[in-house]
Amino acid sequence: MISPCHHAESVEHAGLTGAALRQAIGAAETHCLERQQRLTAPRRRVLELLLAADGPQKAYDLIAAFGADGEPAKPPTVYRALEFLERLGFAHRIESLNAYVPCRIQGGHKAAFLICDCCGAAAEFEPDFGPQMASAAAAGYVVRSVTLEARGLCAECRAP
Amino acid sequence: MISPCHHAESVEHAGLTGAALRQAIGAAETHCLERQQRLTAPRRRVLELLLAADGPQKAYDLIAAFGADGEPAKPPTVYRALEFLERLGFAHRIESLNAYVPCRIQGGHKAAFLICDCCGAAAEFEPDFGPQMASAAAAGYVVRSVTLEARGLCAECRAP
DNA sequence: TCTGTTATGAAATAACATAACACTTAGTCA
DNA sequence: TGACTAAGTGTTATGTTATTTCATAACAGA
Repeated sequence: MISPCHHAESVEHAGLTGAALRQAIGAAETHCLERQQRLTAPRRRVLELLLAADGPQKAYDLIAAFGADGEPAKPPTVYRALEFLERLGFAHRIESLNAYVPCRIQGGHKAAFLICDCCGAAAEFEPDFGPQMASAAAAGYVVRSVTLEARGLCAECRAP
Repeated sequence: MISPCHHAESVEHAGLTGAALRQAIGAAETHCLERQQRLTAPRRRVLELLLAADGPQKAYDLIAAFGADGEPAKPPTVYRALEFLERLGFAHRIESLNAYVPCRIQGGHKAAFLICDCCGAAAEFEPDFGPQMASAAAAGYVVRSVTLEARGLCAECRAP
């Protein structure tokens, strides 16, 4: 989580634990098998950290938390895992925060985020890029991917 | 410009020179006066570099190019100027490139970009965030700013 | 002139990310 | 089974991007 505000306590925790966490990891495992990809130990570990976290995680948070014994990972280990997880759609990078979140919308290829500047929460939603794609087409662009990040205040932080 | 491709030559140069450049700086000066803000020397210099460039500029490009004599600026000098220029709407940061462009749409508070992964050009357009704002409102968010960056290929690079 | 405020200069360092290379493992095919 | 290949990992080092901190300068208003 990134600099939690005084509302952070009251915001429901998004991090998975116990059975829910194991179940999510299991689903990722299955998904990998289907796609002939390997959810190796470091990849699994990084996914686990993302899923268990209450908000966007910075790369160096993950690096620090990597070893169960408190031993940090080497940066490339985590960055490679993140790249893999993004490629398979298990995680997203939030550009405006330099941070990562697990994908909350299964099957969603497009992603967009509502980011609370107060509590740091990042809510993923399925965007409708209709109007923007029309603009792009009009300009002759072929769009391959779109990043949309809206900054503001979440419902909890708006009403203190 | 960021890693220009072989199409870069044929793409029309966006950078301002001579009278057009002076005119743009003059307009910024006026705009500052109206808002009781000061377009000081470093701010003016960074704006000039952005306006004269053919594409998105990295902060350290600006730092290197800052001094007329080839003397680089100190990083905070440029970062502060960029912050000012963004605040007044004279420049935008492109998150997915870690780079900056001058604002091409006068009076535009919202910004969105079509970024060509081939030639590095970044075209600004005026987005219609209707559908996304509806999603945000439904989730109880108050949105303060939105970043939209579409990556793909521009018309020139698409047709080689 | 004094004072509060805004902006700049400079040094150091923090934060974020990748290159390069040696080594290991998993798959596969003769 | 053993050689080959591709993918993945571990490690060192380095590159890139951004901020903190403290000192100083410029300006506006009392």
